[in-house]
Amino acid sequence: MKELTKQQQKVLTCIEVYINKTGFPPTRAEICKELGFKSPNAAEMHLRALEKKGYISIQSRSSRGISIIKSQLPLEKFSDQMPVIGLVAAGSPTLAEENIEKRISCDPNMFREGFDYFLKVKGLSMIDAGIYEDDLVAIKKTTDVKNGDLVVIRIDDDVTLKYLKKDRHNLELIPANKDYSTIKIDLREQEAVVEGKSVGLIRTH
Amino acid sequence: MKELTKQQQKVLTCIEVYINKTGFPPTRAEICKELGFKSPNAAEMHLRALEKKGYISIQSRSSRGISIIKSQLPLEKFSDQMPVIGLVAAGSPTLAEENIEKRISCDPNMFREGFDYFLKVKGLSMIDAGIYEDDLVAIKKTTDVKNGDLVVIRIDDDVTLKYLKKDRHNLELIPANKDYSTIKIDLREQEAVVEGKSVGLIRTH
DNA sequence: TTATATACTGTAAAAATATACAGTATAAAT
DNA sequence: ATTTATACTGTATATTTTTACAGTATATAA
Repeated sequence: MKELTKQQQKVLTCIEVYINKTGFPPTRAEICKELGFKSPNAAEMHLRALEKKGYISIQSRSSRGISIIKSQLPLEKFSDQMPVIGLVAAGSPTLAEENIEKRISCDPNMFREGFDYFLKVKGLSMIDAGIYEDDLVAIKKTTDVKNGDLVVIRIDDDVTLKYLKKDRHNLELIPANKDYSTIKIDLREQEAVVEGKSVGLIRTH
Repeated sequence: MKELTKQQQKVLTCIEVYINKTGFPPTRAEICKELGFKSPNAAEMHLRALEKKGYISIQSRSSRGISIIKSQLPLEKFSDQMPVIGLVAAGSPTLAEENIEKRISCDPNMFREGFDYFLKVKGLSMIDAGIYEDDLVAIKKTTDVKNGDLVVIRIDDDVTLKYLKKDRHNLELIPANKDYSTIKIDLREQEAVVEGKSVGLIRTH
């Protein structure tokens, strides 16, 4: 499979994004509109090149007759690619690309509730809840949490996964390991943000 | 979502099959050719009905502008539907339909190794391995197991999940809970079949 | 008996689309 | 200095495609 030029890659990605969005491939004119070309022939030439290099096939004289042979996009065919974020001692678990360790293809609805990302567990503070180092905890982004929920909390730039107990001004973050102690936070003195809650867990043996 | 007539179902399936084959939706004329209609209006009318009933959407004045909203085809696109089998005290974990509690759509390759089904855990015998009641353990059917593997073993009609230790004639099935004791089996006296081994786990919180 | 829904045929025209041809511009290779 | 490849603009046209309109036939419900 030959290498693609930068423009050819752009065109291929554009086609795939269009298909993902609409369910059918774009016309030459639509590719032009998307990429700012002013002549349908610009798209046509890139399509021919992509076909010659084996990335697509074109059914001639058919509108939108483009099939993707070799995809540029991370394969979202089987299911969604859910991001895995390392629970590093310092730093917030944002979905920014640089924090994503990898992606796992799975159904976002495989647990009772949907979820937004996996958090890779560091440390043993939740071991008595059956949560081990390197387990992937499925996190749903929400601030709607109840006492007893397993929550992701950010304190300054520290992110932690603990059981929650709260009242008006106080948060207690309770570990599930007798060697660790509960963290108590007075919200009038210290900021703490609920990033989300755990809705499930996966582990690779 | 309203019910489809027989012909509407035919048309919807025809569209989906066409998309699977070519990567783009068919034109009215192509639907007609496929189903033996002689007028493009036959296809058009079915498409309108399918849109009104919410099974497809049609982008007007666009060629092949059909998107599938509700699929007729068994959805093998997004992921496989992996069966969940209850680990009942008695009875073998076969994939026979009557043993399948439900199915979970997920990627069969979401763990390091592929797997064949989920086993729903009963009891607390593996709790110190972080495996709780109602956890779903991903099982790969294999007899190729090593000491220390977490295996599914059938003894007569009893199925159990334990750590394995074996030598020539003896099997030890070791629980991860100090309140349970190791099961020792002399293979010359008693039959025991390795059904598979665990390659991962999922839990819904 | 008369609607009403389903299921088409057949035709036609407007609009969308693919695609050929004639150019221009630029950077890299020979 | 000249070719070669990449990357386009701009125009035109044949073909494909959507889509409207006018009918026909049949079964089912009111």
